[in-house]
Amino acid sequence: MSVRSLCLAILSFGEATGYEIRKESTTGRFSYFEDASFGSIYPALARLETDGLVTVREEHKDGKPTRKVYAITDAGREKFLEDLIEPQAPDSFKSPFLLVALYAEQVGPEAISKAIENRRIQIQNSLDSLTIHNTQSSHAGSNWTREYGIACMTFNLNYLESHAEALLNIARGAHSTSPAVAAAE
Amino acid sequence: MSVRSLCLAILSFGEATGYEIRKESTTGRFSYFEDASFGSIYPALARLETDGLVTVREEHKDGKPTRKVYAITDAGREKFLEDLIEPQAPDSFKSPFLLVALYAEQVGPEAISKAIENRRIQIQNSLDSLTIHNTQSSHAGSNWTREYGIACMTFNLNYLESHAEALLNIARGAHSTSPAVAAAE
DNA sequence: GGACACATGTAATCGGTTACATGATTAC
DNA sequence: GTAATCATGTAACCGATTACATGTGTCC
Repeated sequence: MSVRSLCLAILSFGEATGYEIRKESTTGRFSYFEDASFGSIYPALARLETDGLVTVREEHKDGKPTRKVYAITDAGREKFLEDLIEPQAPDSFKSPFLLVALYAEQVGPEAISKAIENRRIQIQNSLDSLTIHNTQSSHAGSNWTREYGIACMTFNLNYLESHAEALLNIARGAHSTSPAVAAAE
Repeated sequence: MSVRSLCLAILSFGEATGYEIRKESTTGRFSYFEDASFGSIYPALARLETDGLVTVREEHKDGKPTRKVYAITDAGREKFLEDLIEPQAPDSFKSPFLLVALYAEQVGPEAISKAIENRRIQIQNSLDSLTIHNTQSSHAGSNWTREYGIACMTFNLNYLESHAEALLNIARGAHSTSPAVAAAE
């Protein structure tokens, strides 16, 4: 999914500024589709406008910086649905945590312990932002996907907590940190 | 994670050619870390060699194309562990499937039905390649991560199957495909 | 007085993909 | 005979990140 499509996806829920689109993409409902930075969003919006897929309106409020509020057009909606339906790329799960876990014996118990804790906090944060922010909205698709996300993350967290000790033992197994143990071998 | 690190990660399990590294990265144990293409792997290996992090050995077998077998050096191992321990990027789950689901009402029941089926097959395939290929290896880290992957994917598959109907109903709700229903409204 | 949220944009750079170029072997 | 697998590599291109540049309002 490109930043272009991401903008259309977010705008199809309502008007937004570049700044807001970025926030939606890093936290909130769109976090599991794409992360985008300002450097990619602003040029993308500009191009979408010249292509007639979105419109802009400048908002001047006294004392506040000028906002450029974008809105999707009919052509934009059509283009977005096209992109959506065409052959789906497979879902992907990229896990730096599992990579560290794979090398548990090499990195040792301290690093593993830190990695597990980081991962726990990550999942907890995602979970919090999914639960707190809108328990039951009127949009059915949002509810379904949110519940899916919550279910998977909750499972993930429980699994991690109940198997953390096993991973720590693997890390402790080969990589002795204590000189006494090393001497005894 | 860069392709460079990916190569070191795979080579730290044993020698391999560029071709084999690519296979490992798209299927098998390393599939949830990074996908890499030839166009990035070969240059990465060349640079790793000039940096002294890997060594090459050319294998000429009669009738077979020349293979360049790469092996990691001590400096390579060190560098890899360094990269591994330093502040972890968060895990990310990118889901084109959930994106379609979010717009269930717009895309309609046929597209949703197809998307669900695709996703089911995807999960099943990943699950198969994790279970079949090495039930219990001697490497503890591999076992732990494999079991983690299997657990999460199994949960995912079950959840998907038990909530597919609800999603289909959302898709049917707004987007009536039958003219009779449309007329009755 | 400083940090943080709001707000937009550009330029240098980089990492990676795609397509191209080549060629042998094996299985159907 | 043709498709698939093995095998390596380059060049054009592209999309996105990072850092830079600028400025206001608000809260502590």
